[in-house]
Amino acid sequence: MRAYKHPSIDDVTMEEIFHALSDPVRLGIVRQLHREGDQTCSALDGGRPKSTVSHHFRVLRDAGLVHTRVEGVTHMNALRRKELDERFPGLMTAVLG
Amino acid sequence: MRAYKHPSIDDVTMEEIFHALSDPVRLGIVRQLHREGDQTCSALDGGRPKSTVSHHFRVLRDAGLVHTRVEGVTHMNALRRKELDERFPGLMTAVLG
DNA sequence: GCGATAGTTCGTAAAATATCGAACTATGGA
DNA sequence: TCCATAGTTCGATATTTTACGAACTATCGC
Repeated sequence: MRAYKHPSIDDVTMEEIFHALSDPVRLGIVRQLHREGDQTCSALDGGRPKSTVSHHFRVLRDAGLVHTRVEGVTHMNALRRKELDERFPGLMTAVLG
Repeated sequence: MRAYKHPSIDDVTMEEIFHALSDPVRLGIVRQLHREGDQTCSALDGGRPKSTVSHHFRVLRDAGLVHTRVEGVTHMNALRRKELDERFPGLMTAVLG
């Protein structure tokens, strides 16, 4: 994997965001990213198998919630907070507050 | 059916709300209730079979988003907007805005 | 080049969800 | 009481989602 595909923020839909956040694992990841800032996948796996975690990150990326960048041998994840705030004002504040 | 069971607002979780709203039919129902005010189930069925619509209303009620009251032969649905606003400030505004 | 580490992808099995027809229930009105 | 209307419940099927092991890929350091 050389680079990840992330949807343009304009293509992100609320429906997909809700779907992504309807899973407790993913909601937990998003909240932890908010509280603690950017983190690698393994810092967020909660002891789950890698393939499971990888799946959840894919859903979060596809939904437009998380941006993943490759940093050497690790992959660093960030909430797309600023873009999301512009696209859906107040949503992430309500979700994370 | 004599009366519906609705969860106490304190038992409502964001996770369940997200699950309920992750379906396009249900998100549509919630938005229409917001735009047009209380409505019967059949006014919100969008041509779908009754059993399908009934299922979606059950999910919306169980998630704490919608309150249904019996009015004669029809069942009237209302967004639990005020309660939701107190429980999750800003959430419904973001969802509906 | 050779490990070691971090994650992805694939295949599959299990669980949850959506959809719909058919039968049922409750209410109001003729 | 009988009928029509509004909606629920049941049962079956099809689709989606989750979870996880195994095999694979990419990068770093030696």
